[in-house]
Amino acid sequence: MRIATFNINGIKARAELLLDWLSEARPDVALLQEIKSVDEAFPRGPIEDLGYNVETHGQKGFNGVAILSRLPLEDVTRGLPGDAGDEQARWIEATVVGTRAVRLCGLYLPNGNPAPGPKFDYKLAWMARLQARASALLNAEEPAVMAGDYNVIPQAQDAARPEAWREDALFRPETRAAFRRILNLGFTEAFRGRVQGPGHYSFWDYQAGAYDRNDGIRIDHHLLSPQAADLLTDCWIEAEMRGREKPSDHVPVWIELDA
DNA sequence: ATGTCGAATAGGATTCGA
Repeated sequence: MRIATFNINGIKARAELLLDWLSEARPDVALLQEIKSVDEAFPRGPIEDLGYNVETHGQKGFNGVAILSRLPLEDVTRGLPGDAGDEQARWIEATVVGTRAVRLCGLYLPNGNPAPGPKFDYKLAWMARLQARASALLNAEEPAVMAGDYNVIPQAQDAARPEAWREDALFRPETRAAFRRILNLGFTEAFRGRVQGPGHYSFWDYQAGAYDRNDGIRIDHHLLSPQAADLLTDCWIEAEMRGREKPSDHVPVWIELDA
């Protein structure tokens, strides 16, 4: 089972790119972030025509997540537990059954800038709720994948110019500590389970020719429960997608599970 | 702040968020 996470930065602006990519790359599951669309406006028809089941959790203008799957999706839930008053669409879950059942969680973690400030407080509070959900998933002792745009640069080696991000909400010590608290529960960050060393990025800013200079950061991740980590056979970043016409500022990051 | 982009509002340029 090949699962890709992809922040598409607007489904209206990126529908053609998404359809081309689905046709060519044929992920079994695609977890999308920043669809920036209400559910009713999501182009589910053309995606279904390519053989995908579609589940969305959108809102007007910003945020929004979706799961596309060639296999049926079961037990779909929307919204990260822990704050009934949180109206931002950043979390969706579903179970997909291949040779094994896998619980899939698609997430768009808050950016948190400027930091410090209320947006950074929201980011850290959201990460605390994520930790609680992660802990509950561990207790189930089943394969679970939490994948998406984490807006977290885990280590200095995950940025081309780490010093430029030192004060940023994506790299501040509080952010990285909150990320490690989730890993320390027993989750495996799939890419670092497979690839070592610097120079691997999943996001390049549109400004200042960041992609041409390879001035990137690695912020799109798959976190695996122990039972999912047992099934991990590969993980890679589809960096070439950043060089296409009218690209997203993020690229797909893939895992392959023996499931 | 920026060698930028997408969406909303409004019916073009401005604002927000990233």
